[in-house]
Amino acid sequence: MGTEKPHPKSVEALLGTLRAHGFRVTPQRVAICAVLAGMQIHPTAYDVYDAVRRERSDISLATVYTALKALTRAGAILDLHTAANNSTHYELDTRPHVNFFCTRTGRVDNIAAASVGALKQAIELDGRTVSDMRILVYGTTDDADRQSPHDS
Amino acid sequence: MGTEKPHPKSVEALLGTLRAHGFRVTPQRVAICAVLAGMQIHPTAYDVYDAVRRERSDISLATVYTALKALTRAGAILDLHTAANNSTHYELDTRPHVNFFCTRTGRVDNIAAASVGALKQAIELDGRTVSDMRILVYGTTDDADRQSPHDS
DNA sequence: ATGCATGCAAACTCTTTGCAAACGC
DNA sequence: GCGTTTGCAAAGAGTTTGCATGCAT
Repeated sequence: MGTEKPHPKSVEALLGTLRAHGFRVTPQRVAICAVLAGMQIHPTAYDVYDAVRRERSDISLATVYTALKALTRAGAILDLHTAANNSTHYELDTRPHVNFFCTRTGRVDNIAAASVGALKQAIELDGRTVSDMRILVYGTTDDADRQSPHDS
Repeated sequence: MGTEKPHPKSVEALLGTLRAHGFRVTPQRVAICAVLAGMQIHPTAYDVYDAVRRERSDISLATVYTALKALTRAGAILDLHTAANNSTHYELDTRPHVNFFCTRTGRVDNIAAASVGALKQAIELDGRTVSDMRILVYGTTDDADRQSPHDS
């Protein structure tokens, strides 16, 4: 039933995963992982760049992209494409769960639904092996103010 | 349990949905919808452009984008972002289901899993309204030849 | 007749790449 | 020391937009 989630990954865990996969740990990557570990939502590459830039004004956006790709390849994070935005959002929680996009507030929530496991099992019973699931659900949360259905 | 699906939408249905939402039906859009209705897989905008160009060599890629956006806004198709590709793929089957991306063959299959409905219900019980679900699953089908896990 | 749709090209956004210098292992 | 990583800038891919013309309603 819970909606909010605490930071699922620590700086050390992120860096450790990088190292374990043969990627190098640079001061830039330490700063990037620190920012990632402190982020509550699903940041884009530019979000990360913008946050890291406050400490290290010399950081390059290309470096952020490289680091995020390394983290993705190491399995420490997931890249998340949405239909609402052209840019990739990154996900720190690598366990199967539901990403809920509220079309009214623009928020992205993580939902831990029990049915996700059942879904995975059903697919694997059908002669497949699942390595990764991305469940994107669009809709609204019922408690906020109403807004008339979009027209244009 | 079924994996393959026949064309879920006819040209007439696509054009009718456009018309019902106040969009105009032009010869270009007829050609675009005809191509969409005949497609087995999930085409990109360029795939559609390339197919339509065979009949109408004067078609513009921008026109294809405009038409696909109109179809999406009318609810006739869905735009589908994958984590594997930068480009948007379009989905003709607007009912909730699972898109399975085989990481070995690059194929995209539609799976009608019963658990999808259960998942939607679980989310809605939690105080939300679901307008759209995209379930992207990555993995392999067990029947094909093996391939060693990717490294680089 | 009104105003949406078209075609073309240019602009725009996000991401990747080439290269020389710097640095982690 | 070797080979990855960095920063910069330029290139690349995908998509959108401005504008004059054309066409569906």
